Amino acid sequence: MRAASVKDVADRAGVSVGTVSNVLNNPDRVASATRERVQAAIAELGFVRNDAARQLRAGQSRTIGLVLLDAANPFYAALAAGAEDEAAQHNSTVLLASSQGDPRREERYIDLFEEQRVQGLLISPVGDPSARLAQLVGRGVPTVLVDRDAEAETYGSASVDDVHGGRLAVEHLVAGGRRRIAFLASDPGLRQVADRFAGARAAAEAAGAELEFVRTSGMTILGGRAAAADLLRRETTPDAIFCANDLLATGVLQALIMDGRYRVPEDVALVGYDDIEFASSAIVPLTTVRRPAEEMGRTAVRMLLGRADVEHTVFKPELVIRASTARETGEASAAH
Amino acid sequence: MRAASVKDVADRAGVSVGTVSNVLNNPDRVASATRERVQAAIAELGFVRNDAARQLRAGQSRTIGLVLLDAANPFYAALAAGAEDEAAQHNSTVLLASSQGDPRREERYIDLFEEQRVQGLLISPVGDPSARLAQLVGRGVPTVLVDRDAEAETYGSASVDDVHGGRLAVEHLVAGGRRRIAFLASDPGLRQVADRFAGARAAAEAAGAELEFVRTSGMTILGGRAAAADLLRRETTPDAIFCANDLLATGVLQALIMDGRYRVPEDVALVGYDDIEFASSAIVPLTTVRRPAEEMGRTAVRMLLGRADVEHTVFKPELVIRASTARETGEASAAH
DNA sequence: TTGCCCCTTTGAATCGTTTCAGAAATACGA
DNA sequence: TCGTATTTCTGAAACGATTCAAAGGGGCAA
Repeated sequence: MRAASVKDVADRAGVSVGTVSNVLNNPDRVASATRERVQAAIAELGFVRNDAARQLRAGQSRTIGLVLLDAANPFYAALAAGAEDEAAQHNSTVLLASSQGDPRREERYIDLFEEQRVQGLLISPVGDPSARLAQLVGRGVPTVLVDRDAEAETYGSASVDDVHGGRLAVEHLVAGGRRRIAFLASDPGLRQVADRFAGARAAAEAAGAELEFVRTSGMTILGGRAAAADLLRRETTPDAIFCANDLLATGVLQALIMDGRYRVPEDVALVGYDDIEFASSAIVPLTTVRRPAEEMGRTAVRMLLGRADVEHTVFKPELVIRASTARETGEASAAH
Repeated sequence: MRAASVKDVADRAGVSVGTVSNVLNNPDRVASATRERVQAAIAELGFVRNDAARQLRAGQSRTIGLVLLDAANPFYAALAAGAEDEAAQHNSTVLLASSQGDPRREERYIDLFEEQRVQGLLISPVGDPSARLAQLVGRGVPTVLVDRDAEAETYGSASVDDVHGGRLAVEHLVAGGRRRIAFLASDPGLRQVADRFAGARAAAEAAGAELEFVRTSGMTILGGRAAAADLLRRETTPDAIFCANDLLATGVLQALIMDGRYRVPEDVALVGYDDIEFASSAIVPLTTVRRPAEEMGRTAVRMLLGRADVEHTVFKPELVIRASTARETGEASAAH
């Protein structure tokens, strides 16, 4: 049995297709008696509007595409939740796609969304915004980069002042008397990493503290754990570790606890980045640089729909101080 | 400027629209010289196929809708990754939507996907499969429940034998000499929870061990931590805790460590469920009941596309033994 | 009764693709 | 050279919604 169409509904209700369409889209233009009759017919036939046909004629969809670097990362998950929420308020819907850091997959999803003529595209690109993306914008698809600032005028963007974030973290550490600081991240070439490190370096230099870039195998818990284990094998260990995200910091914390020789925060202070949900519930609650993930998602959607008047929104990160950098705590220590 | 259509491409290349369509869909039916001419025209005009029109005519899309309970839960994230992968191999694409446990949101997404005439729907429903879902199936939309077995013949399903999983966990605990076991979960009314508990109880009774259902506020780290803190305030504490998922177990572990009086696993053994990525990297690596998240996602997609000949696939969970239930370990203990 | 206005309803045209029956071109054997 | 297969190409019809100019009909004042 073929799915019911407006034509079927119209026949059943004894009206024309135009009227059915109006019941669907402009209910107040239809006399209430007619409207009810049509609605009854819709219910009886189990009519479901064919979105393809609607879109073909209307020329625009009510769907926003969101391509994420990694849907499993709590930060991006939160960002997506914010975007969905905001979109819902504007009667749009967000469809998620996870590129898993794979450029080909990213491209597949961009293609798909463009063919679907989405209202707009939100994307945290794998590498530098690709030619494919520029093309998209050239064809008039509203595009907003999230968690990435756009150099050019090409894209809108909703990002965070990561230089400031890096500075905040290290200023806090030196204010607590720390002098030998390790900065942990995977690839110094990544924009976000580079910015955070630049801010950190500025603060360290201003205070005359040491700052060393320590490379990890990935921005994950395991990466943090492995890098920290290496660090602890040295003769002189840092008295503070600043991680480029909370997953890394979680791994470092685990390595410190397993090692057992150093207390957090007494012997080593630890700062993360993002303030993901798990940061506050770590064994030693993590001091971290908070980025407003949900708000970033919301804003990006608002920009896309043209309700925000700025082309680039840059959020100020803020320092959230917790036990992992406290100066005098017996309780919050992880080892004895 | 209007986006280029097949008509435009056809004019430019000096062929008919039918030929352009063939270049797009049946390239081998077109002479190579012609094909190249058309492809050149496509590139010059920046033609992008309008998916709405294609779908309208073809009647089917190449998109699979996946509605998840909580995209932020690593288990579901992994399941989604598996589904995406499998779909890609069949030239389909998965679009994710997160219901966040909200039935209205779930319904919105079901509506959207039905209007989009998706190839099929994968869903981990919020409550019991709703009337809305039955309707969907009645209209011929292939639907597969994930992480939920389907009683009726209505839906396909890819699930796990949770009774068996519960039994495995408790059998392991009693074999290790544990006698007072607490089972932690949020809502005993949830199917998954009920099954796991039933299996646990069977094993406990067979061994003559005590088993108590302890209710948590939610299936999260915080929920586990709070419930464990309560438990530790009692006079007699359990010598083993079995959690309905790894997030709960992580929370319990944290509470035990902060409390400091009990060692894991010497004084209290701990078992989780799911084997999420973080389980092996917890402070005390977690013994847990592994569910093949990725494989479940893959299988669900395969069933949807009719490549699997079974209507219901039930996976056997397996026990992964790690330090949190070891019998003789000095090293892996969390407190000293 | 007539004329005018406003509220409803109508239905053909339209969006951009795919499909498919048949035309055109080409190849090939006799 | 002719007839027949085979390959390639054509273009109108169809998919199912929305749109919009125009028609229908009721109410009301003159």
